[in-house]
Amino acid sequence: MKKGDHLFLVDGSAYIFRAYHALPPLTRKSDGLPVGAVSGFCNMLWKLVEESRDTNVGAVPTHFAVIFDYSSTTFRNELYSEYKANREEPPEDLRPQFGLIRDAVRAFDLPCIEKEGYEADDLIATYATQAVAAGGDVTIVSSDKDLMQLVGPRVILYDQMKDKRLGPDEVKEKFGVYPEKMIDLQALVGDTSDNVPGIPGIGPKTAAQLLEEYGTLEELLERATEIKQNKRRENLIEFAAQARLSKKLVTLDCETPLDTELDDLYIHEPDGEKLVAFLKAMEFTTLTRRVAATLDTDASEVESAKLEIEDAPRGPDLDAAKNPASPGDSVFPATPQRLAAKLKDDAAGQAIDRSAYVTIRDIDTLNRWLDRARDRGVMAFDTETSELSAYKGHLVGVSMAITPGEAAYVPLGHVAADADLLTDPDSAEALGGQIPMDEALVALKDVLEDKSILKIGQNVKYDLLVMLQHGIAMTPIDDTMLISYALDASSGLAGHGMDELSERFLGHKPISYKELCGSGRSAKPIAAVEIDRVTEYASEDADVTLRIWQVLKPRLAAEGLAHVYERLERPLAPVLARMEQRGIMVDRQILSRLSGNFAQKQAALEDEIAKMAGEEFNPGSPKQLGEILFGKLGLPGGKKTKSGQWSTDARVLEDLAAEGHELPRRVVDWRQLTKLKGTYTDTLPHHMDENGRIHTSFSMASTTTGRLSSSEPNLQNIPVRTEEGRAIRTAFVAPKGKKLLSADYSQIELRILAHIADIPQLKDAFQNGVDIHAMTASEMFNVPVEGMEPSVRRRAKAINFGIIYGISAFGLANQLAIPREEAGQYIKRYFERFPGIRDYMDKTKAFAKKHGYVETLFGRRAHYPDITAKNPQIRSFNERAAINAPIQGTAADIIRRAMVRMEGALADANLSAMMLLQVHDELVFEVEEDEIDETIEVVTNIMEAAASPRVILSVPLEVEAKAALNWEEAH
DNA sequence: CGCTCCTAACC
DNA sequence: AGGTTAGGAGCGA
Repeated sequence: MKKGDHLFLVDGSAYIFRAYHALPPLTRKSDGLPVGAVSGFCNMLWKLVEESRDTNVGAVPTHFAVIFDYSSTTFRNELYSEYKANREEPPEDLRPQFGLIRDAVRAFDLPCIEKEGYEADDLIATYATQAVAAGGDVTIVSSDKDLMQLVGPRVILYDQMKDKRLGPDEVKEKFGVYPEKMIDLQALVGDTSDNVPGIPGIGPKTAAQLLEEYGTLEELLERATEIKQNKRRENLIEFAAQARLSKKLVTLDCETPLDTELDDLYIHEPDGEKLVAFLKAMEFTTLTRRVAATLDTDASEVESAKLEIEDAPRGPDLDAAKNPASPGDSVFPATPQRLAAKLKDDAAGQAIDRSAYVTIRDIDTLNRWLDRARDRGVMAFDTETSELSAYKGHLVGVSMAITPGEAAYVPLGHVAADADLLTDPDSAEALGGQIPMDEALVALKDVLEDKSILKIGQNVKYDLLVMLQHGIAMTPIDDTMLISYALDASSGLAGHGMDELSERFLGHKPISYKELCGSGRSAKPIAAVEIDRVTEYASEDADVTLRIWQVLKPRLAAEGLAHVYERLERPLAPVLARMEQRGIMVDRQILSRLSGNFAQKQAALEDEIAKMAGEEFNPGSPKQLGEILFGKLGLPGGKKTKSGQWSTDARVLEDLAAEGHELPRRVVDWRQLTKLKGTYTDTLPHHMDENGRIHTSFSMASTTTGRLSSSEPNLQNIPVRTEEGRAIRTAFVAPKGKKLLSADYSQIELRILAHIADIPQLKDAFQNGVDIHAMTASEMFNVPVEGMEPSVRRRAKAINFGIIYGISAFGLANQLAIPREEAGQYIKRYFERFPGIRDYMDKTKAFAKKHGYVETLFGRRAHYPDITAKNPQIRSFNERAAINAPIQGTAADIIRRAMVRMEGALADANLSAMMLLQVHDELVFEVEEDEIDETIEVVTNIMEAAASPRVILSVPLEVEAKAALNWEEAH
């Protein structure tokens, strides 16, 4: 080797893994031999050979070698036994390909270098050092950061897949230090994948900054006491030895004894026939053709090479979930519980490697992946959209995972980061290409609607809605969020978001949306984030979803919750997606008129309030209001809030008003108007689409009891109580020719209580259509129902509701504004008249304490682990919640069942009514005027029969339904 | 800018 | 008193 020569060193081992992960492992030869990695490897190598023949591109190699790791143990293991200890065995379908890849290199007529006890990196370091000493230049084909330390004026690193060349300046840009200091930087940072310890709490940024300041690792460690940050200083001192060890581990050996001399790497023209023979044997038709053309070889004249395979190939491995415990495993005999436990352990043990994820930029690759999904019959699927709202968001890309770790992202709607395509034409180029949206959707539709392929999502309603906007109706589906919710709905910290599930069940923290896109002012749309980063984020989401599914799905059957999931959760997702997509029509003019009206009254009240207070202040500030009322004006203050402030809630102000104080009365009125205006009349128009419709988002997994919730906007708390509030409901309308139909269950929770607690008087009353609160009052206070005072009935009503809420004397006293002793008396009498109620409460509490959860009539569980808390406040709270949950939850289950059946029933009756909203015990539909009567009939029947046949209630369910031009009149 | 507190709308 | 979501004030980084 001499001056002007150029050595190419290919990091073969890294190449293999990248090739393996870049291609769907399904790639097999006709005899079933897996050859995906070989194929990828040959393609990359050929591309490199072709490129280096092209004098226009850059360096032309005079010397060339492909270098492999020989074995996993090296001299580094003697220094540190844990080195690379957590490396996983290579996948089984990759193992037989290692030998073939070395054959491939020989077929290319390139030196194939490896040496026992040394890593490929050490050999690369040695050759590179020698080449530079001889005056040559070096290109190392790899993207491994461990090789950065070799970069110098004459040595560059070439990342072929990203087509990037790294010299000293690029290393500095990427890591903040020049290559000379890379070793020190790595020693500080460590490397989790290789088990190089480094120093805790120091990442690449901090390390670069410290090296900038102190020069070298040694200097830094010696002067560690000067560091200001407490934790950082302590760690540098405590883990100094660890950093020195790390340095030895990451330092490459430039003096590896070589079996092949540098000069023997001299390049020569590949032997066309030999290479073509090999490629033909591997059945790489496209590559064979290309190589034959370039090397001027007639492929038809060449016979396939004979190959020796060192390790037997095997068929496609099965999902852990499909291939449960077998004899010999510790989980045998395979109870569902043991299976679930094993799956969890397995999942937690599998590392997640984001660098293995693939970006799919052409239709052929996409089709290969989709074929993989067809082969497996299962895929995890996720969509990325321009906004967080599924209805408004535009598709930016989709990701999928076929098996754990085998995941890819398909960018579809990305834009150049800094978006000025005119002045910066390269930025469009830098995107690297995307499959045209329509073309990709056609391919995706076939799989997403294929009944034989299960699509697993996390919060799949979101993806259903996004795809629905593109005319794709995904089916069948599974949803990890809903599975988790069915298994673990609880009031505590446990949420069902993907990041939480991943940390809980996989022990892995995925990239958060915030990390990807930033937040607040610096947030950028996901479509403008670099595709490589989105690939990691989105593929990881699909990958993690698939892994979570493998852990959680078997638990459903194991824990007896399959019915809840399959009948109450999963089938509701598409129903809700369609409801959200339809939206409800709102009359903008009505809202705007109301806003104006409210504003006038509000202003008038503000004037009065200021006059009465003697000064201007913000009545919207409880703090300021408290100071005025209880400080300046010296009114008697009642309640205090948690933080010790005077309470100024409506109750307190109304009590003051009742004593003749005008100011609090005005503030109550002002507050109401402000609320109606700020939350409804001013805000709802912002949520309207171009057709005047509002699309809420229903959350299926945010309550403990099984109720839905609604947000953005919340359409489950549209005012109804006061006249002014009800006016807002008149703005919810039906389009011309249609009406809104509202159907609501009458007293459903009390009916369920009557059934569950088995209270004869309550059951009779419901069976005979008697006024339930009047009946209760009559029993409690020994007065006839006829001619009963309204206040007596009101008290009984409050008690009935209190019972459902897990009554306490404190709460009832508050509600009725009576002394606690009196409330206690009421409760006592109630229990005497309806002893079954007390039984129910005691039994429910005992059950919850024993099991940690309670159940609805349909088997849905709500968990209350804190019900055994020492703190009586916390314990009592959990007891009340546990008493309420079966009642509220059963009602929620019943309306869910009605909703799941509703669309089919309407279709069977040839009715075009569309279900739009659910408000806990009410369903709202949009109905053609000439179909109203029939629709009421169907809707009422479905709702009233919704508990059957699973649960036969001993009280009838009654539904009131009415249609009108707007929601206020229909209700 | 993001969090907590307070209040209030619904069933 | 059970289950929610939302908006404004106020506070601290």
